[in-house]
Amino acid sequence: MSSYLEQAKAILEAYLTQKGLRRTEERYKILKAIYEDLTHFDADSLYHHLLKGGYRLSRATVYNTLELLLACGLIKRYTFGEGSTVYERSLGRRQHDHLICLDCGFIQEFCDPQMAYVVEGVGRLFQMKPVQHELIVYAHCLADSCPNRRETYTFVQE
Amino acid sequence: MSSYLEQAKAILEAYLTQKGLRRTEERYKILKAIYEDLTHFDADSLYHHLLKGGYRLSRATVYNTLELLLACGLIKRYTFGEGSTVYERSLGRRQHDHLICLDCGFIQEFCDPQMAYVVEGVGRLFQMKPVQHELIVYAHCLADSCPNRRETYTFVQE
DNA sequence: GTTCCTGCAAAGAGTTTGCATTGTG
DNA sequence: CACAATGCAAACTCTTTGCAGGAAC
Repeated sequence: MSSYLEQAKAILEAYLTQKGLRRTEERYKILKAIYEDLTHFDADSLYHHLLKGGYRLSRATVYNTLELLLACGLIKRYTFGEGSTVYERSLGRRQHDHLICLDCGFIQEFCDPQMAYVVEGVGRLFQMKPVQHELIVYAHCLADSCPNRRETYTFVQE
Repeated sequence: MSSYLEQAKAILEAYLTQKGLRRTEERYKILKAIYEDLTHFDADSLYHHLLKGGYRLSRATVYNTLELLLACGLIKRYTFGEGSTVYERSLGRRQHDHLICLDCGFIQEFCDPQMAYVVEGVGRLFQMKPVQHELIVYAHCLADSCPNRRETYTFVQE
């Protein structure tokens, strides 16, 4: 059984072939970083993560590649809080929603099966076909000393 | 029984008094536009709406005032889709969520009582105190010819 | 060799900030 | 008449774009 990174590579290659696009080192490096090192990240933290790893590339390539990976379904993009954009890998992950700590920015993923009914119900009510939903719950830690460190959205444990 | 605009004015005045801030014409004009003319809007459409109404003011004032109205709870801010910021008035409106047409950008508000249970449940599970949630359902119109016009987010009927 | 992709730097959208001027209290 | 708020323009952040050089096929 192959790793998610290997599966992701296979999907990316299939997509590139189908579209007549090229296998560049940048695309593989970025995919690897996303599938091995990062959970919730933005374009800039991905860019700096690669630089820190000793790999030189430009921001434009990061943005281009994120669009590419979105197009072939290997990552998802969210917008949290005051409009900050956050990406995460999608392979091997079931649909889930996000609980965000207002004190420290900690992101907790969760999955509530009731959401499927809510989404289906609203689609039926308004004669529309839901294709996706995003639920974000903003909350405070109950512990007075919030245990979660305030960091960037990179490297958040699950 | 007074209108929501009048109630909103009263709340704004109380807030200004309490904080030692000033009653400027701009603040009242902006509040009036939000409570009388707009439903879902962004900073720029509010700015242009006021200009079209023959009232001169600067973008900086619009942004400042939106922050002020957020602070006293008279409006809410959301981020939809690719990070577009949308405001709406909050007075006289129950908690609701949004169903967004991917074809035309139409925003339908809805309210599902099940959401309260979902939010409460996730808070209990992770020992956090939820203060707010945002659910956005992205969908397609079932009618082949999407009946909703593609426009800006201003003046969306409810 | 053709075309795609990258890197760079400049442009763009949306928002914020600094500072002089205006106007409320 | 003090100091908060406005207007203006510049700055700022995040993202996109144009173009020349370089790499994949």
